[in-house]
Amino acid sequence: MPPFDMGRPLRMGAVGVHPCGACPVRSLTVCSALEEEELSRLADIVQLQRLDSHQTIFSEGDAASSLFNVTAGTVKLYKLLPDGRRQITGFLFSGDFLGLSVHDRYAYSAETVVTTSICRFPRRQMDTLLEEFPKLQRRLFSMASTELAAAQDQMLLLGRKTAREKIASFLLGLSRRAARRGQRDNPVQVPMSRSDIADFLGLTTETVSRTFTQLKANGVIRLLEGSKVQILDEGVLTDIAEGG
Amino acid sequence: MPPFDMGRPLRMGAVGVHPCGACPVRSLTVCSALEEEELSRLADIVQLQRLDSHQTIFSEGDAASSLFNVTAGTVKLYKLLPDGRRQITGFLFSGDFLGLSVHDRYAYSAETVVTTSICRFPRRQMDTLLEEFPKLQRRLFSMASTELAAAQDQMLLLGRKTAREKIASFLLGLSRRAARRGQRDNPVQVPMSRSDIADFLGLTTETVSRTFTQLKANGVIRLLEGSKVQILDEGVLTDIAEGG
DNA sequence: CGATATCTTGAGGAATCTCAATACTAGTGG
DNA sequence: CCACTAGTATTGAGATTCCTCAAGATATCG
Repeated sequence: MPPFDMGRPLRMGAVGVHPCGACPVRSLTVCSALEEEELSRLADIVQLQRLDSHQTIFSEGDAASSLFNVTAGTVKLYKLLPDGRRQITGFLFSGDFLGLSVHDRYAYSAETVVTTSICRFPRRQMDTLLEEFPKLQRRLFSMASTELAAAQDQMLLLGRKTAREKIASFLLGLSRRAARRGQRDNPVQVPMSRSDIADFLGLTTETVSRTFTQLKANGVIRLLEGSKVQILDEGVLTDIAEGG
Repeated sequence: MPPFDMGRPLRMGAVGVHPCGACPVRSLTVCSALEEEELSRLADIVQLQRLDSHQTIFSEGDAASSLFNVTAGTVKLYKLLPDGRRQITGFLFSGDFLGLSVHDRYAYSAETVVTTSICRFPRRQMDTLLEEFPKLQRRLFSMASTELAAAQDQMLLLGRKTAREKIASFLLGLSRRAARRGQRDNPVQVPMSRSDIADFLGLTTETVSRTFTQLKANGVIRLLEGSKVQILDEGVLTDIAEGG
């Protein structure tokens, strides 16, 4: 069954005013590269989609038929080992894109964490626009470079940081990204489960939980209602994250 | 004989052949995107360099003034924590490029592992060529995408694989990349130290050494002279790498 | 308000790390 | 050509972090 059964795609180009022009997260996305006029070309091929939480967007190995932009919500990307061990390679929020592929196959699976809105760009048509608008191509390249840098940070975290340092880095990362999106950075929303956090940081849920408790006991953070975390001492948290 | 005599760019007008035209690893590199004519434009800005082993190419935080292509040898990329803990984020061989940056700073350090030849492209001039040759831009993007996929594989390895699985994956990866370069894939050259391998796999040198010994005892590999490793049973090694 | 999933806490165990000693290798100078 | 040195690799023993298994607490959702 196709992964897109759950939402109803709206083709927006047909409607008078295209949605991209009014997109609240445009400046964060790949679309920020384009002017009003070019933007309408994107709008012609985009499909907006609203997905419930825990819905698969695509799976590792699927034919990479689309690129996506997250406009609201949270998405996780992950890879699996044959025995079920899972590594979450990234969490995506509004403004982030996904769907880059090698050899026309997705190299990872993508799933919503909470109710999420995405823009879907069919790959073939997107390729045409990329040729037509070098600015778009450069913007995509720039975002891929940023992602690559983030991946290298995450390798440092996975290979060399302790559980405590991992959790501290994770919380700071969430907080900083929220700030960049213009969202509240403290207390910071932590929409994903302990199990997702564990699979992102190379830990178990139990260790994640214990480490949160420990940081709480140390007066560095507070766990609030609605899966929010308040950072009580950002300096200390930063020191912890860096191994201080 | 090394592919090029190093020191300064060769003039191509005089002989009618520029160094890029004769580059033995061109098909592997970013340069494969270009035709003879365009290639000469690249050749105009390239500087060839030959470096001894354990030489720094650039350091994390340096102004990102150049892009590089490895044409021979081995390079390691790494990040450090303030207390000296190190994560090697990748090893590069002939054909691989390095030097992508975010905010005009290198996000990692680069150092030769053995005697190595590189092509250096000043960033400003490279940017001009990228605008002029969209093919080059696309090729760079494609290579960055491939690198991103490799980074995700490495995250899975770092976060979720055992020491044994890590070493098996590492050896298979080296072997496959050697094959892609048209080099001998079995026995495979392992030019980096145990300590480098450890910092790449998120282990200690002792654990790397013990795991090699263990795989040897199991009859899966043999350690040969000249830092080569013979894979005796690729099927078994693959199974181990995947957690089988 | 009860059912179910998620989260937290506890106790014991295992993989890997740390510290230490020994063996090997490659390069250097006699 | 060999002996010496310095670096690198291997092996060993004990420590430690994190994991596994298990139970209880809390939150979420119909």
